Amino acid sequence: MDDQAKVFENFLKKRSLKLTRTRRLILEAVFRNHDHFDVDTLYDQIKTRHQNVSRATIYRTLPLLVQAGLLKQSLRCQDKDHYEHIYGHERHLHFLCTRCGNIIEIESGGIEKIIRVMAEEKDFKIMEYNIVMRGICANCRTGGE
Amino acid sequence: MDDQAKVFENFLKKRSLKLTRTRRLILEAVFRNHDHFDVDTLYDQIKTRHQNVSRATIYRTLPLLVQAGLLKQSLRCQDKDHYEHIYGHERHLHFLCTRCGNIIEIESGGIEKIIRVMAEEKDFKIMEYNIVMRGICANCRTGGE
DNA sequence: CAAAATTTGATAATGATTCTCAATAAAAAT
DNA sequence: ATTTTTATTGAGAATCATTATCAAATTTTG
Ligand SMILES: [Mn+2]
Ligand SMILES: [Mn+2]
Ligand SMILES: [Zn+2]
Ligand SMILES: [Zn+2]
Repeated sequence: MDDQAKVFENFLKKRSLKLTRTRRLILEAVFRNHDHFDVDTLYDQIKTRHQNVSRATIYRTLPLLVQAGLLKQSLRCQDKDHYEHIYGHERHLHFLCTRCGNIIEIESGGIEKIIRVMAEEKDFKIMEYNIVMRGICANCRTGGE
Repeated sequence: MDDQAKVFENFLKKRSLKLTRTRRLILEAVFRNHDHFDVDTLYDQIKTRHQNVSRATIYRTLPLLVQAGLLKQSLRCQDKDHYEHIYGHERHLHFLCTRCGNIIEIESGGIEKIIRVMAEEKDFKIMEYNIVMRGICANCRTGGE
C-alpha cells in the first residue's frame, strides 16, 4: 500500500469509514493524473479500466480526499470544478489562458509568506488558499492560431 | 449621468449596443451594493424597486459590466457566483470564513507586484486575478457561536 | 455464519445558468 | 413623423453539474 493510501485509510478510520475497493480505485485514478482534471474525465478514465464506478461515488469520494489533504479543488473552468492531487507536491498557483484554455503552474514564490502575514494581522486562520490568474499566454499572443 | 454610466455607455457604443433603461437599472442596482452579491440577491433588490426586470436580462448584463471593467466576479460561494463593483475601488483579496460565511477584504499589499513579476517571467499577459483564502475568522475561533 | 454498520449504483431531483423566440424598444433612414 | 432596421427584453423551457434518495451489496464485528 502506497503512502497516499495509508494517509487516506488513517483519515477514514478516524471517522469510522472504510477504505473500500471502490474508494481505492478512485484514489488510484486520482493519483494517476498528474495534472488538473474534472469529475467527468476521471469517471471516463476509471470506466475504461474497471467498469462500474458510479459518478455518484466519485462525487462522494473526492470531498473525502480533499479533507484528507490529498486532493485540492484548484480551479473552476467551463463551469466545472477541476481537481489535482497535492500529496507530495509543492504549493503553486495557476495561470489560465482564456484563449487556448491552457493552465500554467507557477511556484508560489514570495506570495506564501505575504499571505501568512496578512492572515496573522487579521487574526484569521487560513486553511487553504487559491490564486488563479487569467490572461493570454505567450503562445496565443504571438503566432498561435 | 454618473461616471460608471458613462464608462458603460462608451463600452456599449463601441460594440453598437445600447444603454437601455433596463441596463441602466441593473447598473444602478450593482452600484448600490457596496459588498459582494449574487444574481438572485440583485434580482430581488431590483424587483423591490421597479418590477419587471427579468433574471435572464440580469444574467446577460452582468458579463457586459464585467467586460466593461466595472464589475468583478470575485468569488464563488454556495455554488453561486458572487460579484462586486470595482469602479474606483482598490484591488483587494478575500478571506472567506468557512464557519460563519463572512468575507473579509484585505488590501492586495505586496502581492500585486509579485504577481506582475511572475507573469513577466512566464511571458503571460494577465487580465485579472483572483485570490481567495478559506479558513476560520477570529470571531468564530474565540467565543462566537 | 449472522447481525450491524457503512457503501454503492442507478436514477430522480435540484438549482444555477443559458437558450429560444415572439413581442418590444431604440436608433437610423426616409 | 413614419417606416425600416437592429438590438433588447421577458417568460419560460432547456441544460448540465452536482446532490439526494433508497434498496441492494459489501464490509466489519461478534
Ligand atoms: Mn496545479
Ligand atoms: Mn471584495
Ligand atoms: Zn493560450
Ligand atoms: Zn467566521
